[in-house]
Amino acid sequence: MPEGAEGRAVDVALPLRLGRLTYRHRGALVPGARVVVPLKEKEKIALLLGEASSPPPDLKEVLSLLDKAPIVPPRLLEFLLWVAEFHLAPEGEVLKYALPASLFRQPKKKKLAPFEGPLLEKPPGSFEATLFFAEDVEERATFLLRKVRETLSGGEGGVLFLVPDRELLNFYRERLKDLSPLVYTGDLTPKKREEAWFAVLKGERRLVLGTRLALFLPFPKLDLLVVEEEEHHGYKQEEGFRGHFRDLALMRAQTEGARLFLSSAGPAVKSFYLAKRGKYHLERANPKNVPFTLVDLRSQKGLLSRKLLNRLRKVLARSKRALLFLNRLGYAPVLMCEECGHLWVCPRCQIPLRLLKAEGKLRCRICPYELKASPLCPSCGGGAPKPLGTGTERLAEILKTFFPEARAGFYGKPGWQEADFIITTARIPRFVEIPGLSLVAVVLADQLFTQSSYLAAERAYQLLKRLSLLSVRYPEAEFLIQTYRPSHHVFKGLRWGYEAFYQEELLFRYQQRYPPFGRLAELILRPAPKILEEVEEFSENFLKEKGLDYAGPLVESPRGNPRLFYLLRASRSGFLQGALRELKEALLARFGGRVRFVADMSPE
DNA sequence: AGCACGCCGACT
DNA sequence: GTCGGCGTGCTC
Repeated sequence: MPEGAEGRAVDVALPLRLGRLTYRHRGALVPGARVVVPLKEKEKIALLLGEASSPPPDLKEVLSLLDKAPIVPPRLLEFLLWVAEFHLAPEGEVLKYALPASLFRQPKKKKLAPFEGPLLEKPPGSFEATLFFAEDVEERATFLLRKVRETLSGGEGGVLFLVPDRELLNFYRERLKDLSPLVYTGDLTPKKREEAWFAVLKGERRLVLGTRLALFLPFPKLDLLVVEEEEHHGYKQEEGFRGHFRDLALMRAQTEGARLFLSSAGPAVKSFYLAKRGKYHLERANPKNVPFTLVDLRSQKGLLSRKLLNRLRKVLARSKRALLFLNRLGYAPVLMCEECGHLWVCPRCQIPLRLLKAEGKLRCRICPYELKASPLCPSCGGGAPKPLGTGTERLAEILKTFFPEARAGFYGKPGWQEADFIITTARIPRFVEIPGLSLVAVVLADQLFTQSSYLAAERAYQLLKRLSLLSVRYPEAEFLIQTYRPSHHVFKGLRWGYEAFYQEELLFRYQQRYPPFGRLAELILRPAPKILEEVEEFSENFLKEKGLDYAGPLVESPRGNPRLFYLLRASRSGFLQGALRELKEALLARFGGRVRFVADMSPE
């Protein structure tokens, strides 16, 4: 609609799980500025996106234009809209996550402060991406900090340094102290987030250290974007729109014309592949291969091999300490009746309940369901429930039988710092100090390979690598791994270097058509309970007709609210995108708002 | 976000 | 019987 006495039709978005809405607007067209609009008899603050492409009739009017200049610069707005489109998410959903909530709230007493501008946005620089691969975090820090300093002193644009978690944030906060970075994380108060937003927008702060949502800050110009530990799953967002911020960072760097550094201790196979294919420059520090002892459990009985028992004996004899890694909580993952074969399962999720002996409970590992452990079988009334498999709790019990004099503790639980044997799951910090550590033992590596994600091997490699590097920090420490599959390529990687692992893993990905050779998407549908069967039939028909390769649906119904999960696979990403978009529209046409549609374009 | 509608547990 | 809990559907 052209501008005239009636004004023009414009699209706006509110920070809600809601797509764009269209209004009539007589004022100036300032995309990225806030406007006040009527919504259901109330006044709301929204973000002006731009002119509407196909305006419906009977529009309400924009009440006023709030800001003189955009609070979201044009390139950032373009990026945000792309993020929404890419994830098949409503614009408002992305907005809600990206911008401080306080920017859309009417202050209680005083009048709302408009942003006066001016808009400082500068022309983009030239995009360039590098994968920097160094096992040692100190080595990465040195390299990355040099890049940060060079960029800050060499240009006028901003530097954004992303970390995946709190621990690494603290590490880099310390290293960057003299450059006094703006620290931006999800747990800042809305007011603090707003202050930070404007400080960046006005060019007052050029260096930001933050977690993933800092990726949306409004730099007038961005020169350098660092994604430290790009392989870390902390970059994967699982609520709201589902996205991978490593991949989003690539897109942001492209739209901003920034230099991107993906920094890694053991790259995601996908990242290394892209680097090998020339999409990124590759900078590889000298590999650090840590010697280790591999124990073949097939020739042993029980979980504690002779070798491990010997080493533990030695640890005790020399008054040293051991870290025992077992990635399984509780006493046993499965409880079964030996008389009738009854299996204790979660009534909601239909998966075996885990036995927590000390608490006297059985608990589901997916949902919060729990059950008091009873000595009798509910099925046959017999008294022979048998725990199958070994968790950390049972490991402590077994250790006690071999070493009655030793103190065993669980990492993070009271008393662990005095323990001779420290038992831990994967949740072990990077920078943990364990004085006197002389053995790091992985009790059962196989659990790492059997996790259902296609990334299982990659994650196993990364975790074992991290443990190996932990062990070298203690000069006398030995690194020992027990497994039933000693020929697994993860061990080749640990012995000969990442590349040895990568070669074989890439072959597996190729054969199974997993990324980087195919694209996966997870589709999550949440129909109203009544129409569950109808929706299931409709979506399956659709997927079949489209010729999509899919698995599912997996149906879960926590508290009677059904969710359908499908895993889709295709060789071309455009095909998946298009099909999902069509399905979304078809579902909307058929069922209206009674089905919620969520697409995860990078499921793990 | 708010506001309205709708279906299952304790009560003046 | 009803009051009201939250789950969910809608907003140009």
